[in-house]
Amino acid sequence: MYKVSEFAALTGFSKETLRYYAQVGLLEPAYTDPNNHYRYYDDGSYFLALLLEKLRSFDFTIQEMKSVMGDESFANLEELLLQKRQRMKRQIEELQARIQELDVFLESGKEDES
Amino acid sequence: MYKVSEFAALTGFSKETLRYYAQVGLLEPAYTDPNNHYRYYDDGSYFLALLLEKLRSFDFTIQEMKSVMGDESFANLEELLLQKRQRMKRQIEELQARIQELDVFLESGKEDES
DNA sequence: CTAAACCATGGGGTGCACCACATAGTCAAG
DNA sequence: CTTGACTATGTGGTGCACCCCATGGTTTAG
Repeated sequence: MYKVSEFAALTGFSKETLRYYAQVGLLEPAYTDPNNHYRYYDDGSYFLALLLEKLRSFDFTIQEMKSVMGDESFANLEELLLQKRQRMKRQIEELQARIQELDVFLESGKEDES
Repeated sequence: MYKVSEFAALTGFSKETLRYYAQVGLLEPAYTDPNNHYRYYDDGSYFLALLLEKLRSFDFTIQEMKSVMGDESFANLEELLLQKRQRMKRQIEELQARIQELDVFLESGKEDES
């Protein structure tokens, strides 16, 4: 059982981030002392934290991470990752479309000059 | 000279947006009555508003739009648009890199199962 | 037992690009 | 001149993902 500062050092998450994640139900402490409300994390929490770091590096939002953490078995992990992949591809397509429009605008500017 | 509501109808910007743009110095009224502080826009403002709508459709941020509106001659308009284009391409590349990492992670998951 | 180190809570603040609302002043039509 | 339509100002709120701080309770080492 680690307390926040230990666990923060262990995972790289700040204490505030850990509190926030507990609040929003993303990463709940393994145990909370009912007397002083101290939050304690264990090795299970550590495993989850590693996954969260991974997801965060992929730019998952909190909501997206929650959907991943939602099914404890992680049976749908691959499916959810693939969905995220799809959303990212769509983002790329939108950016490309906007670049296209920008190019059209740039072209029209050149014609006006000639 | 148009007052806000007129100009809002004309441009499609809401009154609040116009007030906001005036505040941040993005689109200042052509004239402001010193007595009642009423903001008046003219046809020059209208031209600028058209450009702003265009830029907004390209997902320019306020800061980026300000840099465009900064040089009144628009001598560097094309240059600034090209810079934005570059930033968008970089965004795409970042997304693609993240997709790559995601794919690596997905692959490693498959290996573990076998 | 005491002092330093730790902890939780609540609240405010960040940046972005606005929206909404209450209040109060002002203008324009009849 | 009155009334309804318009206006400005200030303030607060939105969503995201946190950070920071003051306050006060708790734990732990010596």
